[in-house]
Amino acid sequence: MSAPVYLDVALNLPLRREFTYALPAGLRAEVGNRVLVPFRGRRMPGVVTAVGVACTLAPGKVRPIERIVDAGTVLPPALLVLARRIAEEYGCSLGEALDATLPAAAKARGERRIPHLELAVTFAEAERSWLDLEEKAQERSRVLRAVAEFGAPMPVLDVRRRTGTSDSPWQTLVKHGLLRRVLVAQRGEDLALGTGETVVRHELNAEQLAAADAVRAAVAARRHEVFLLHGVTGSGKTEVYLHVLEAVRAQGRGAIVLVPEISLTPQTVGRFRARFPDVAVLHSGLTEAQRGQQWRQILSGRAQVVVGARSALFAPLRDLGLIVVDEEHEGTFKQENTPRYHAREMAVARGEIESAPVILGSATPSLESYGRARRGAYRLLELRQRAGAGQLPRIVIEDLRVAEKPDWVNGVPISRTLRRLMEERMRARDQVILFLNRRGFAPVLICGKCGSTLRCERCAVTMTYHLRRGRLVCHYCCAERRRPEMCPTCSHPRLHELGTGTERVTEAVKGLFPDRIVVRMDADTTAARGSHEQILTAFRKKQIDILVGTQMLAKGHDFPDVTLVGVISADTGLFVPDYRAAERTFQLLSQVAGRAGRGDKPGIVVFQTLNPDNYAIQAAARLDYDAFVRTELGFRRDTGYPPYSRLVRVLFEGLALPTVQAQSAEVAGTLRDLPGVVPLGPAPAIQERLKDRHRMHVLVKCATREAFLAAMARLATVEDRTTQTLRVTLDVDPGSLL
DNA sequence: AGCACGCCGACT
DNA sequence: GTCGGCGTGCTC
Repeated sequence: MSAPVYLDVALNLPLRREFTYALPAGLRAEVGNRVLVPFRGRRMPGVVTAVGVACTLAPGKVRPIERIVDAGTVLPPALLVLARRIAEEYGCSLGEALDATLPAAAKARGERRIPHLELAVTFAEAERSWLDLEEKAQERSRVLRAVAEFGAPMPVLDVRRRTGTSDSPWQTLVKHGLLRRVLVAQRGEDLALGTGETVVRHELNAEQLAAADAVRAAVAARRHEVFLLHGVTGSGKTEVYLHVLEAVRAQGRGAIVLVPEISLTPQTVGRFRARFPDVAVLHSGLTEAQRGQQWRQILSGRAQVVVGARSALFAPLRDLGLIVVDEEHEGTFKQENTPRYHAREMAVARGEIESAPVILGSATPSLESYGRARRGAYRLLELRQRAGAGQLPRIVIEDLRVAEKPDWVNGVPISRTLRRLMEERMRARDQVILFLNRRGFAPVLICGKCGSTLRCERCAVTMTYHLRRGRLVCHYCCAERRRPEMCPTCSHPRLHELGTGTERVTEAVKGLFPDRIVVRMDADTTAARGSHEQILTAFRKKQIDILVGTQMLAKGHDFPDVTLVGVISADTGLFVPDYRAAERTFQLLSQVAGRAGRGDKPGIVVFQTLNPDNYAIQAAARLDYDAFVRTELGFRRDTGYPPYSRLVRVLFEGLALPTVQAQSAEVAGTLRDLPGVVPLGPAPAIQERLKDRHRMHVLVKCATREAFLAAMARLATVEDRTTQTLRVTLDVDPGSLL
């Protein structure tokens, strides 16, 4: 009879330590095994992090593990190291970090069935009910309407997100027999290769070849090195990835290609599948069974190239030869809930752990990556020429400050230049995209007499006027109210619509071109299932002449007959109090500009602005990344923002302002004596009140790695300050300061 | 996180 | 007198 063996097990709980369990005689366990353990009277999944540890617990306290799950599919050691790194870097528990690295199938058993809501009555009856509920039960009314308009069973999570409500409104609706809760098996969309996809292997031009050679040398040497591939739109970055991947595959090694969720289309995947037979795809549309299957395929070595969004970073490849992060500047690589890791940063970490080179590719690299390239930590590879025949668009800046009366069309600034170009395009039967990153008709209703604005009662923001609905909507909490007849403050009858949203632009353009098809594409017109694709398809088929939309049409799609893109206001977002406002504006404008003239016809882009001299707008108009980055880096250096520091945000949210103030002040105080650490605030968050909750944050600038680690040590337990009345969140390298 | 324990305020 | 909101502590 030998001495009992003890294991350390990490659990997916916000507890920053592991728990010791006994291994029952006859069972064998190794580090990386997934196990089920008894915990507080319930069974919990966990991961073995150490075997053969000493047990210092009272003998009666330690319990045996229940069983080993899925033996044979052990988490590779590199991923355990990566999880440790995430826990340390982002201040979460090891168990939480490990949870992100595992496919859902390994955690739960069986096919997942997702709760959906569908109408239990006819659409007409539902409509009657939601109108009836509008006054007395606003949230229920919104929920009912959202489900009815979706036109199919709608996932409960989406219902909640779209309506900004909790569970109780829909539960009541179910109780009253208006909605039905149904379980729908998660549909596994297969991102199979699009049929008829012709795949040409392009020869590389000199620049591409130089870039590919540099990375291939690192691949051959099994050397970790980070390459920042800066290539203008159309310069053929993907072709470079593909050529390097060939070298990786020729060595019999595997690779991960991370793309933003939005780019993960059949076309994208098709490009990789056509060149490599063993591509696995990991994305959120897979069922858990499918994801588990992909995971095992990768683990067994049958799939060696993994293409996917954020979580594909954790693909359990045996011999990793390369990681590619495409569109590395995209904010969606930052996970917005625990573990709040940045996939780009952790891709670099994984490359380091596994001695694999990493390519970060972008037309507009993040300042963080570019800063490191400048410091020599990353190697900069530039593609300055367009690879194919496509030409760069011509970009004009229209100064709205000189715009006089005739340039305003029903309250929408449409300069003479833009109007003339639109008329030309309409005559030539070309298509036009108008871009404005703001939904609704007007963001503000203001009283013509006392100047007060209509604000959301629960959030510290103005409510946006939506014309079609005749209602005011809070864009943060989704609350709605009817447009009042008169000013609620002074009873003056005239309320002015201030500012412009996509709805107002659409109305104005319809007025200008009454015989043309003008369609709006934003979150409001794409609520119904499939409507997003419907609009894009109709546009591609030229059933739409002018498409007016938000951000959602800035990315990816190629429309060969679009020869004019007008940005109604390039200034939206330029002056939000976020240190990245200029960077975001530059990236967005660059991306929007890329929508024009993708075919063989030359394109024109018009940026309308009240700030024609602003460096971000100027640089975007000249397609001059270098100029932008030079100026922006100067500002960042002067103010000590990233990449010249590391930012940590501690957010405090609660109903009682004094508690929020006191707690945030106390936390800021604990950081004041650390060298290289500058706690800013506490200050009200940009959204200082949301759903009645007061929000304050402390932004911590950390000048060095040492300062960052010291600050994180102090902040290790801040989230434990969370109570029922106060929520505290720690966010390292925050993606947004809202 | 989730659950028990135990503390004070306001109700049948 | 109790019910219950809410802070505190603990989990192998």
